[in-house]
Amino acid sequence: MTAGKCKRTHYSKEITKELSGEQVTIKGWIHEIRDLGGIIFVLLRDRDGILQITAPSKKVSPELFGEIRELKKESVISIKGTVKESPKAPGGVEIIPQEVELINESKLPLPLDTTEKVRAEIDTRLDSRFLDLRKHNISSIFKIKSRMLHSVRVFLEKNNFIEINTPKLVASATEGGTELFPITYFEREAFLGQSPQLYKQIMMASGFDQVYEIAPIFRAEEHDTLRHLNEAISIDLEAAFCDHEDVMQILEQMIVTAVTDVKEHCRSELETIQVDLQVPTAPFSRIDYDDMVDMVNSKGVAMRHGEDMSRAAEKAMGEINQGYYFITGWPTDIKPFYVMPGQENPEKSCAFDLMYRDLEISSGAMRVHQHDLLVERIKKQGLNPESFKRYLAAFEYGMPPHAGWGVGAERFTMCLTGAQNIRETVLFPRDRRRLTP
RNA sequence: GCCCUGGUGGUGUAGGGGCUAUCAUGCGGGCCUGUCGAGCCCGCGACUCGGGUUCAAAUCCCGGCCAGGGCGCCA
Repeated sequence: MTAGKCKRTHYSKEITKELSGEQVTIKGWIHEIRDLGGIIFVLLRDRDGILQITAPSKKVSPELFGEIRELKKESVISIKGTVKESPKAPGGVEIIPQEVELINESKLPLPLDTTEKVRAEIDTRLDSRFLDLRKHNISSIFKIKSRMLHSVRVFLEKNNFIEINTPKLVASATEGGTELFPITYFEREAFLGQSPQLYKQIMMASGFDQVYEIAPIFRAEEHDTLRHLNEAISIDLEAAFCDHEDVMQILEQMIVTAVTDVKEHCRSELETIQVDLQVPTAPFSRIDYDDMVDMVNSKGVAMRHGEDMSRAAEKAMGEINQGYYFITGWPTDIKPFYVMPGQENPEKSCAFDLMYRDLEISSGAMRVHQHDLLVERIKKQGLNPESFKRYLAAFEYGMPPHAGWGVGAERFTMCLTGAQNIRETVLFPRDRRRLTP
């Protein structure tokens, strides 16, 4: 087995009619073979596209013709040949082969149909994800996700945010709220991090006053829906000397920038998945929690003031609001201890959610920066301040006011790609049942 | 964790007490020099597992496992 005798000279999408007459070497997988007897068409697929190799029996040697006839679907091959302009070929160009090298054969039959004549279920697809990803409509989602993360980084760097890395192995299970995955840390119990929240706040006391982190978060909830994962990527941000309104502006600008950038740089991917991406305009509308409750009730969905949103409430809001919008002024009681209560009315907090239709893609807030108030809030939520000793220490030696948020990278990818199942936006998703591959 | 639905060739499906188990795709073989969802001919390949009812179970009943959908949970 070899990596192929000749070096690749072009990817499939680089083969245009301007190259007519030139000799090229392309490498990839056999998407399909159509053997018509006296002429064989081989469709070769690589990262970027599919290119037709045309072998007429009268134009190639009998040996080569025989070799081509023996090729099987999804085997890896290298083809050296001449570019030929042809109106009859898909895309107007094809390759007339001179040399074909079978680099590695594929086992048959395939666990799923890469040409999509027969659609496979998501469970079947995830079991053979490497094959599933050979389909361009699937790989497009990940090219878009990659571009989104790239533009998020560029945007945040331009705005003087510093990328940090916080630990994912943590000692405390006392943050409250979500279930954590317990692990063994030498002779002690530890947990996988649910969020970098406490660490990015500690960083506010370090002088790094604008930080972000893009990293996995782990939640041991037994949820089983199309929008939850047990391992996800969170885009987290924290900024000092800022309030919630300041970071909401950063957030909406980042969303607009990322959507614009994806629309511009992922044209062919968006076309492949048939998505007409709409760029939102900032500022996004701000809907007060109390008005949101009224809107939900007006849709015939029961919701009392002071409650968190049910799924039905989210759907009702999704019907009323088509694009991105904020929900602000959340009751302090249903938000975490580190959320700053409102100045005028402490019952209403400085927390916000960013929604896209019926999907929550981010939540954030101005944080409590006063040590004593924070201790009080921890106690009020039924938690023990003693377990937050190392966190609280950062608030005793000059903590500036600060605010921040976290965006679910997969949920944002759903907004960009129209994916209905969050599993579509993760290469190897981890959910209630799936731990492999 | 709760509710609903389902599990049939490699993949996607039809059927729903006794069938040679349907169709498509696939795979193997044959024909074919412009295919592009290629076409035509021949062939191959399956009832989730365990128990029960019955002369007879893929089909009905019970349980397990797995999956799909909805909800809950999600600081």
